[in-house]
Order: sequence, then C-alpha cells, then structure tokens
Amino acid sequence: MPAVATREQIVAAADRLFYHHGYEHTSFADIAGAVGLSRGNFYYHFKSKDAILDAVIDARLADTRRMLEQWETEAATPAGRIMRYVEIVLTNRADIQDYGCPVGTLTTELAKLEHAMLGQAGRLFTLFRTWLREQFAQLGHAEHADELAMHVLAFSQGVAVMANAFHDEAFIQREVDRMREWLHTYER
Amino acid sequence: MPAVATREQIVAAADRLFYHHGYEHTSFADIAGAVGLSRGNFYYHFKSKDAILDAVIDARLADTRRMLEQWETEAATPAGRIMRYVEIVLTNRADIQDYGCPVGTLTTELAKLEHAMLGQAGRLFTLFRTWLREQFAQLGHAEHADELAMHVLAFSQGVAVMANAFHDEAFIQREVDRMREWLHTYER
DNA sequence: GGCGCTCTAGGACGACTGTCCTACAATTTT
DNA sequence: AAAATTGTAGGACAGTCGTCCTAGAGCGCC
Repeated sequence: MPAVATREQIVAAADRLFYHHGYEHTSFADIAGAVGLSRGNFYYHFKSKDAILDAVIDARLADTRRMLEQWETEAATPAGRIMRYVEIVLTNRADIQDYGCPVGTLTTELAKLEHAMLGQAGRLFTLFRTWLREQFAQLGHAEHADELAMHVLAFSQGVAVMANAFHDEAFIQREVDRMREWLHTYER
Repeated sequence: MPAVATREQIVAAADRLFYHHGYEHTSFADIAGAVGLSRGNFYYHFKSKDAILDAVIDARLADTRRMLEQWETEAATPAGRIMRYVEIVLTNRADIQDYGCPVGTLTTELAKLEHAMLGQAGRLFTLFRTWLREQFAQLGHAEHADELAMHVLAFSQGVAVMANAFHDEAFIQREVDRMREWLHTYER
C-alpha cells in the first residue's frame, strides 16, 4: 500500500479516537489497532504523537474550510449561513451528546495539558470565528461583527457541553430555536 | 498529624490539580508531591485514584452547597441570586481563562474516559440546575423554570470554553451584560 | 539476478502509571 | 514500661506509555 493512503488512514483513525476518548487517553497502540498496523512501525509515518495531532488538526482545518465553502453555495443569505452553523449542534446531536464538540473538547484538553499544540488547535476556533464575523459583516453589522461571532461560538460551546452532560435532545432543539429568534433581531 | 487533616490536604491538593491539569494527567506522584507525602503511602488514606476523585467531587458538592446557601442570604431577590451565578464567570475570570469551568471540564473529561464517576460529577451540574430552577420558579416562571435554568447553565459553559480558548476578558464582560439584559425581560 | 527503495513487524529501552506490601516511627492507651 | 494504634517511608510489582532500532518482506529498475 502506498504510504499516503496509510498516512490518511492513520490520521482518520486518530481523529476519531482523539474525539471519542481524548488525546492523552488515546495511545499509539489504540491507533495502531484501529488501522491494523504494528505499534513500533508508526515512526515511519509520524515521528511523534505530537506529529499525529498536528496532522489531525490540519485535516480538521481542511475539512472545516471545505464545509464553510459548501455553505457559501448552499445558503444564499448571510443569516442563512449563520443558521447553518447554529444548526450543527442539531445535525451532529448524536456525536455531541456522546463526545461534546470536537473543537471545544480538544482545546480544553490541550489547555490543561499545557500542550505545545494548543495554539494550532486554536486556529480551528479562529477559522469559525473569522467566518462568522464575515457573515455578520455581510448582514450589515460590521461594527459588532466579531462580538456577534463570539456570541454564536459561545452558544454552540455551551449547548455542546450541556448536551454532553445531560443527553437532552429537547434542550438542544430549544436552544437552536432561541438562537434563530435572536438572529432575526439582527436581520434587516 | 491526625489523619483527617492529612486527608483534607490530599483532597484539597487533588482538587486543585484535577482542575488545573485534568484528572487523567494528574498522577499519584503529583498529589503526593503537592502534599509532601510518599507516593505509596496514599493507600492508607485512599484505596484508589477513583476514591480520591470521589472525595474531591463530594468536597466540591459541599462547597457549592455552602456557596448557594450564602447567596440566599446575600441576594434578596431571585433575579439577584441568578445574577450571582451569572457573574461567577466574571468573579473567577482569571481561573476560567486558564483552566475553564471546574464542573464543565471535569464532566467533559470523564465522559471521554467513560469513567465510572461520571454520574457523580453530573451531580455538580444537577445541583446548580436544581438551584437555578428554584430561583426561576420564585421569579414566577415555574412552568419554564427548568428550561431557563438549562439556558443559564449553557451560557456559563459557553463563556467558560471561549474565555479559556481566547483569554478575552472583554468578551466575558459583554456576555454577562447581555445575560443581565436577558434576565430583565423575565423580571416582573 | 542484483540493487535500491518503500514499507512493515516485532521487540527492546527507560520512564512512568496505579497498586500493594512490609518495616518502622510516632503517638496514644493500657 | 509495655502494648496497641495510627501514620509514614520506600520500594517491589506488573503493566503501559512514547520512542527507537533492526531485520526483512515486497517491489520496480538497472
């Protein structure tokens, strides 16, 4: 098998395991088992566990950019695009109830570990923040665009943590509805 | 030194370390070093790491109950008491920016570890939830008290995650102000 | 066939983990 | 003073961790 395909398999497995069980709690053996490779052989593809994390974050950044670009084509209005983001917590409610938000939980964990890759993980948040800010600017609120973007991010993180803690789908739906109404007050 | 004092020292040190570095990332050696005891000797006081976590959660539950009772005496109105909760993110902003919310981050971590003590940690959330629900009921919104309580909890968790990720004090202040205005619409 | 490159298996390594045990100091009780 | 209790130190234990090394399989190219 070509190295690139194996590398992608490793990244995909690590991505899933980091999300489900956390970075620290996922061992090389776990990833190796998921891909079907021997443990020691990993150093041909990645020279350290940090390098895998780096690749996982890069992959998530690329996936996120792809998703945001797709939203640009699917939703015609900035408000519609913002709602696309808000509704992630509904779309991914099953995973969120089980594992929380992939971005939020990773950032929280890396902060506690004082991990060198924390800054890299922060770029995931910044990517959403910048995109949301642009949507609010297009909506005609350039002056407070960043504050509104941060508010929407905080909404999603709050819902994710609570949904993970209480496994309450009705709660998620209510909060999304509340957010939709809030967003209407900013539409012109 | 009597055992009870040593035990309390261990719980206090473990509480702080679990909050700062996470449960899994904190080892017996770390706690022992913080208290100034030998590693192996812990089994005289706690028979397992889970037992320490259990004691830490119990201590946090007791501290939280004390805090909530104090709020009952300090704030005359239910709205004032709810604002006391909302303003935690401001009062504890330094710790929150560094380590996030003690309750939220612990629950998130234990969920990923599929740890048996996850249910115990959930009681911390439930304690706040029940208390907030009671305040909203006293405010005259008995019918939606639980939904409103969950909304306030989600607010605090969202702010905590974002403040931890971006270290933005102005953001915390803005969100608290936003929450104060929101709460005014529910006052009679 | 022989060479070189890509990829892999398997194990060794030192460090660290939670757990447990035993011997001993300190203190209290008899 | 002797005995019993309470608390401690230090190390052994089996296991796991991330890391690294070596030998060799599979393959295209000369």
